[in-house]
Amino acid sequence: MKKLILIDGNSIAYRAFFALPLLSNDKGIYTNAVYGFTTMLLKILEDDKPTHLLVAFDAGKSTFRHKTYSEYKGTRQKTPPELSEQLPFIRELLDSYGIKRYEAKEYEADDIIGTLAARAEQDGWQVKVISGDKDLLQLVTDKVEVYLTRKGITNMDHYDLKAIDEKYGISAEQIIDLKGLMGDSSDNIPGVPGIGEKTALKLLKEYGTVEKVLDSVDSISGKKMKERLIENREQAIISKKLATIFKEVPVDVKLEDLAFGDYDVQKVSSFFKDLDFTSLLNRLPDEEGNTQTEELSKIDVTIVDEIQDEHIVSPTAFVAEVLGEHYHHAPIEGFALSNENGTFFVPTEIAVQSERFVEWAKDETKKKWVFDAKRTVVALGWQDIVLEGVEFDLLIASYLLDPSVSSHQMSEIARRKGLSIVEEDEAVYGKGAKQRIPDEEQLSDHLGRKAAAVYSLKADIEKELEKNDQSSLFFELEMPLSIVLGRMETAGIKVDKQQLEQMGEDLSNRLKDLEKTIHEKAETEFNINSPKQLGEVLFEKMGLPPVKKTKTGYSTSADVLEKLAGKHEIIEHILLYRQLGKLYSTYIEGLLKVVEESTGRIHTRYNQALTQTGRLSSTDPNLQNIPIRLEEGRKIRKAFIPSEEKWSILAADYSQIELRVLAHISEDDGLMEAFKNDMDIHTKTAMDVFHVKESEVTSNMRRSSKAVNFGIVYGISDYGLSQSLDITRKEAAEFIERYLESYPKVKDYMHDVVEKAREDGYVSTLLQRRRYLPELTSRNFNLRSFAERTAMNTPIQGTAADIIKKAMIDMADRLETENLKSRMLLSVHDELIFEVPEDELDLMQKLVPEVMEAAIELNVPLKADVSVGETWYEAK
DNA sequence: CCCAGCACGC
DNA sequence: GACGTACGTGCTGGGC
Repeated sequence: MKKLILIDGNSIAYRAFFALPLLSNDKGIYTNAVYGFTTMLLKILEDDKPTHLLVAFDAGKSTFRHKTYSEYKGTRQKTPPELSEQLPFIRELLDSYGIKRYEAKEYEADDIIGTLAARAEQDGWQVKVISGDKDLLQLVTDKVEVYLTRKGITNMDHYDLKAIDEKYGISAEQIIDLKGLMGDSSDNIPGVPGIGEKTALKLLKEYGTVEKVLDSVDSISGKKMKERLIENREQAIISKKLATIFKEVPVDVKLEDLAFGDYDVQKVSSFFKDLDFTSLLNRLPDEEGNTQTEELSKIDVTIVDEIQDEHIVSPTAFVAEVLGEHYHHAPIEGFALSNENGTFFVPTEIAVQSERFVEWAKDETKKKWVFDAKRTVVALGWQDIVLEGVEFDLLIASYLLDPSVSSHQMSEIARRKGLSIVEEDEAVYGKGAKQRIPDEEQLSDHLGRKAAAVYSLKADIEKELEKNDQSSLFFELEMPLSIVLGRMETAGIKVDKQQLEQMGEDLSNRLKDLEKTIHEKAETEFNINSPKQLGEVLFEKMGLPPVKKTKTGYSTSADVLEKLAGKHEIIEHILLYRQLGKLYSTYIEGLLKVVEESTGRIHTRYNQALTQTGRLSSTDPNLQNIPIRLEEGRKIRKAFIPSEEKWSILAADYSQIELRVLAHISEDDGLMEAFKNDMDIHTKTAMDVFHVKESEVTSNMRRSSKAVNFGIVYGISDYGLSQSLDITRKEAAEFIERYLESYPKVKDYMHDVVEKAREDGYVSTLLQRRRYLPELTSRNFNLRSFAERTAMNTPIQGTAADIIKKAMIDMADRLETENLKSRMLLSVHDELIFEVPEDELDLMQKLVPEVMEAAIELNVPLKADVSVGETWYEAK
């Protein structure tokens, strides 16, 4: 069966251009449209395996349609030059693949495609049409299918006769009638004013075609509609004509000429290299004609029964495999080493008992390259093996190059760099309850591949970091930080289990009482923890007015319940039940579950390669959301205590670090002045926004100002601000505007940072952390606005993250060089927690804020407040 | 096992 | 006008 694919070249290039950020290669040539086009093409070649292929292009401005209607496409914006200049490269791409392309004077790509589709159908071929333009749907028959790009470009919606019927309830031929009635603003096809898609479909389902609708105009109900149809009769007929694809273009190629087959892989490969499409190289067939993605290339792994010098030269890529997320106290399944002498697998017992290996591990002059340094160091640490000299971490490098990548799994990273040698962990070990260790042969192969991948990717990745100006960020900040974090995780924080248990008992009793009260007041027994049941009881049985709905039913969230608080006394009990229930399940039971039996400590894990902004996150347990706002919850902190007698907990937090960063980046005079004089920033904001003296600032003004400052820091929208202040969206928007008028350079910054990000495709922090924001060029308002707010906010939040990370490294250094016994335990975004022996208390109270404030020099001072206590609760 | 709804922190 | 809106983690219920 002959399989012909017809691609609407201009349409796909256009889609690709807007779907991707404005990438360019190192010669300064824009490549996003070419790249997008290429990935789409590769996907078609891989998935569909067409026998024949053609890409049609529009030829110039004037077409036969302009003779019918001179305004045709009159409203269309000029093609951006950044896109036009990429079209020759798309042609070059097609030529190097030996793919036919075609354009014809006076005709559009649609017409060429329509003509060829009709010819091929007549010969009994199967035809697929690829475009971003819905007009093409009129070509669908039982032999011709149309694929329309959806989000991005490799996602496509598939239309056959059935799909069109399901979506529109009309046939493919009626698509032109649909356009005739509703028009098409992008092509400036007028249609009948006042008739949109809904009405047009209704009319067509009843009468069939534009002509029949117009002829039956008398029987159509609605005076207005009748008038419109009569008045615009000619226009409707012209619109239909414009929308009709012309299927008799004198295309002077034969179908057989479109055959797609062998092509010069070298040519395509050098084209990819020229444009910097290195990640696509591995999707080309190798010398034997195999596509590399389908098969892992071979690798030699030697299983060793005794560590020799050749295994542990410097540098060596090193894998210590620990299964699953939890690497504290976890067994090591095996080791792999890869270096200039080859790739080796070492069973765990052999390595840990080898003096040579242990010595090598702790020798910092012997450089190690790893994937996930922290996991490796911590896992070895629990085996009493010290690992020093970790020079390169592929995980962190990948995260810095692009934090948005959804999986920083080694297999994924390697594949993106064109190295298809590592299998998915899940494929090797299985997942969930079915997880298992494979036999030594398979295990050694898998680990060997990992080590080999790290070894061979290191140079490339390092070069990329260098190109992005991220070398210092990587080598001087994130790499040392991973070691510091590993030490903090290993140290853990001591927990007073009895304290937690006592609080748990109190809470549990109160919850039981509350449950009883609530059931009595509701006059029914139900599960209060089930939003579904709670909603039914409140809004159906008890008849309270529903405030908000969710996808699945009534919303029972706290802000909704608070609005109902006056209506029934049951509400306050439910709110309290929720609050205490949260404390009990997440913080009492949750924390007790993760206390390490042998040490009485909690060892959280920080994820250093996750957040889009550069912050850390904390899991198992999350120690970054221990309650503090409400006193009831804050008491949980009483359970966090020093691990040694007579020691203290010391907490130090940055004051307004994000707003100080904003003052620094924007260089706004008002904001800088506020921090140079160490003013209360929310009061100062109220003074500036409301134009009053300090003494005239009311608590309400301060509260609103605080909310705006909060919004600035977290990049919320006018909608978000309106929610938090319970005002209208318009009022919130005005308030934000007043804020920006008060701080003109902040306003400039907000504008400039978005503009620059649109050009570059990404935003950066002070220390060159990056976040790519492809959605800045989205045509979807919501996606675009979100990306714009992100562009404003990420440099602020990310720079704050840079600063505290730097402070952590500096503190760790000082503790070591000054031989202090104090330990750094936790990091909570803008706060550091230590445990401190009595004799270092005075010193540390000075040293910690001093180091934090000096971490990075800004053009406003940094400020850190410090406090100490017997528990985390008292250190406030 | 996965999703939705909710709630905690910065 | 665009209908969904800071970043995370973790709990429960409820469906498969």
